[in-house]
Amino acid sequence: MSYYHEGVDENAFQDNLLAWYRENQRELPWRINQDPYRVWVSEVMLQQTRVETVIPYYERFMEWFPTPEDFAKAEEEKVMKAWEGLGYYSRVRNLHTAVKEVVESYGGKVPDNKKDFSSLKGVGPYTAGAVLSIAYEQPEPAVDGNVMRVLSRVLLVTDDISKGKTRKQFEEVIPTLMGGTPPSEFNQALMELGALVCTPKSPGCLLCPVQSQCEARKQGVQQELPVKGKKKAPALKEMAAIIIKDSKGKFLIHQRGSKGLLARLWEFPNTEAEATSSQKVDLETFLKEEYGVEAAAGDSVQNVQHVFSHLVWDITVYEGTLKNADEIKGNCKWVTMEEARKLAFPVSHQKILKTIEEEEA
DNA sequence: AAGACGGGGTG
DNA sequence: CACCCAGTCTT
Repeated sequence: MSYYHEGVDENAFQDNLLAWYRENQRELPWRINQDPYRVWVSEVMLQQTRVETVIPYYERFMEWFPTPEDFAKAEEEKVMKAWEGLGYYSRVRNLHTAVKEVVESYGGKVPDNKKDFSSLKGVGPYTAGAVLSIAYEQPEPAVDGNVMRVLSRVLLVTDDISKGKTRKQFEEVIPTLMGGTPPSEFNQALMELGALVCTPKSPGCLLCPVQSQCEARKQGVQQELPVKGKKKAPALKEMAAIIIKDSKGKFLIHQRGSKGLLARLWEFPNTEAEATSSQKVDLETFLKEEYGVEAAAGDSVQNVQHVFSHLVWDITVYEGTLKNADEIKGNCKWVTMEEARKLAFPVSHQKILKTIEEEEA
């Protein structure tokens, strides 16, 4: 790694950073204490997710599941509902598995050593370092995107931060930079600086407490850092979905499998089908073969465009007429709107749910 | 080492 | 529209 570590005055860096953090840190619900469970939940929610988005989810999660024991015994439906709309749903399935293990194998106490804590589902190098430092005051690095951006500028690191190797190099530099400062404050200060001042587009160098320790600032290249490889464009998937109601006004929904995209979430029956081909016939064949449901696809009533990080769904939604569902199979069920509201749907299918709700109103 | 895995906010 | 966000797991 090419960095100018020897060029940075560590004592001045620590003093300036911590003084700034003590004055400028935000009041956040997971900062009211250092309870390891609360810190852990916040760190998982915050993965790839903005603070403002997380706050309401976090508050509700802590109302529903105040302790590891409460969460461990929760039903899967409620666990998924707690995460509905947050994305990256494997986070909550892994967290549930991990907290159950904490209750069963560690007496409900979150492990305070790296080996045990890191072995839990969904706990990677960042989360391990964050919880051990923030909740247990251990001098572990917690290197996230904010920290890499700040340090790539302060230390003038030009390596690609999307590479795993680069993150490890930053982790090796942290102990020296952290020195004898309180680990919880130091790590959070670095992240807070990245979130509030040392931002991606136009960093607020004039307001920055460590601008005189920043190599990129000295050379005027802060805008060019960090270096990050480009992502490829998401692939397009054309889908057809259908709304089918039975004689009692209940509609048919399906639960996705336990692996892959949107695992364990509920959805309207749908299949990949190019809009140029006959989507209606594809849908009818799919329903009969996969769910044992005979129905006729009628007019299209809605079009849903949904963008994921790696693909785009273009869903044409049809209205269906039920003919026969005596031999229903697959993970399907008929639900009322009230029942559906207790289940977790991906945002793309919440849009379809909304259409039905408006029709019924 | 690269790709899968969500959703929303920003310039 | 492109990029980013308190990353981890699988292949």
